[in-house]
Amino acid sequence: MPKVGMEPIRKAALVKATIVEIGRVGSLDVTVSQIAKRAGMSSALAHHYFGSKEEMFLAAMRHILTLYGAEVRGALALAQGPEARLRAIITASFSAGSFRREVVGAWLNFWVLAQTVPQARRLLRVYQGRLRSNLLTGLRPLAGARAEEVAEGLGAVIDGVYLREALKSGAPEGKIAADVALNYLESQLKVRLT
Amino acid sequence: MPKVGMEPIRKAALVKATIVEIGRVGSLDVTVSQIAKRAGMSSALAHHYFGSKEEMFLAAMRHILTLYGAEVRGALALAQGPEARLRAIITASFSAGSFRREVVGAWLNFWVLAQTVPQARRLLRVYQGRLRSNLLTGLRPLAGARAEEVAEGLGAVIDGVYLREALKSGAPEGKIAADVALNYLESQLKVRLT
DNA sequence: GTTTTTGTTGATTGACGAGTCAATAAACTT
DNA sequence: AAGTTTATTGACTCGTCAATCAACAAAAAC
Repeated sequence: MPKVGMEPIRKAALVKATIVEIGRVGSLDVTVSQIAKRAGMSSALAHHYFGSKEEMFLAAMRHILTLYGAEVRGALALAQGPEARLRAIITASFSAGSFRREVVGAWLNFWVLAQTVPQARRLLRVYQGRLRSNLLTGLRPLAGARAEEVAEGLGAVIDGVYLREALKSGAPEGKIAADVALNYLESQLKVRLT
Repeated sequence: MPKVGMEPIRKAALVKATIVEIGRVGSLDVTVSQIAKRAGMSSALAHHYFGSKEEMFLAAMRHILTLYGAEVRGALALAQGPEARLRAIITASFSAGSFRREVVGAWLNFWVLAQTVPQARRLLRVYQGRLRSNLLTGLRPLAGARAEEVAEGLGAVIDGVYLREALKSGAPEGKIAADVALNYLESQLKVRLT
C-alpha cells in the first residue's frame, strides 16, 4: 500500500536502525538485512534508498555527528565566558543524547571505518576540527600559549573516555565521565595560574 | 621439504603477519589467505596451526599485550621513586616498540574485537587492570585520595592518544604523544601540592 | 624398513551476504 | 484513461571466504 513521501521516513528509520544494530552487534559486520529488518522493511528497499551499505554507514555517522554538533551548539549558546564555554563543551560531549550505549558503540566502529573509507575519515576530521577550534576559543584567554596543548590533551581525554566506555557494561554514566575531562581542564587551568 | 620443529616459527610468523595485515587494511576484515600469504605459507597451514581465524586474532592480541607488558616492566625496573615510575610507565606506553603504525592500528581493531569476543575482552581487561594497578602504586604516595581518579584519567588519556594516532597519517611520534600524557600527570600532581 | 608423527598444500565444500531485477501496486500527472 | 513516478518485495546472481579434506613428503620412532 504505497504511500507517497516515504523516502525521508524510511531513510531516518534506516539510519537509526544502523546505529542500533552496530551498537548491538559491536562491529560493522551487520548485514543490510539485519538493519532493514529492524527498520521494518526489506533489504531491497534499503538498497533502493541508499544504494549501498557504505552509504548507510556514512549517513549514520553524519547523523551522530550532527546530533553531537547540535548538542554542543546548544550548550554553548547558554554559556557566559571562556571557562563556562569549555565546561559546556565537555558536558555536552557526555550528555544523555550522545553518551549512550549504542551511540558510543557506533563511535568506536566509525573510528575503524575512518581507517578504510576516506569519506568517513573526512567526517571525523570535521568533527575533530570543530572540537579543537571550539576548545581553543575558550582556552586562549585562559591558557595563553599553552592553549594548543591543553586542547590536544582534552580532545584525547574525551575520545579516551568514549573508548573506555564502549568496553564497559551497563549504562554509561555521563556525569562521572564528564568529571574525568572536567578534572583535566581544572588542573590544567590551575597550574597555569600558579 | 618439511623440516621439523616448524610450529613455533610458523606461529610467530602468522602472528606478526596478522598484526601487519590488520594494520595495513585498517580493519579485522582480513582474510586468512592474506595473512598466510604474507607469512609465506598456504591458508590451509594457517588453519592447521591455529584452528580458526579467531584464534589467530587472539594470539596476535596476546603478542601485542605481552610486548607492551615487557616494555613497561623493563622501564619500571630502572625507575627510582613513585614519580619516576609513573613517568616510566607513560614513556614505555609510547616507546618505539609499541607505538608503531601497525600496532596502533591493530589496537583499535582489538578494541572492536573485544566488543564481540569474550576472550578478547578478557585480555583487554587484564591489560587495563595491570595499567591501573601500576599507576596506582605510583600515584598513591603522590596524590593520596585522588590517586584513583588521576589513574582513571591517565588511562583515558593514553588510550585516547592511541586512538587519535590511529587516525593520523605518517609515522607516530612517540615523544610528542608521551608529552600529552606526561603533561597531564604533571598538572595533576602540581595541583595536589597547592 | 615399516609405522607414526609432523609439515604442507591444492582443491573443494558450504554458507553467507551485497547488490540487482522483474514484477506488482498505489498515487500523481496530463 | 493512459502514462509516469514512487514504493515495495521475493527471488536470484555472483563473489568471497572460513574451514575441511585428501594426498604427498620427510623425518622420527620402533
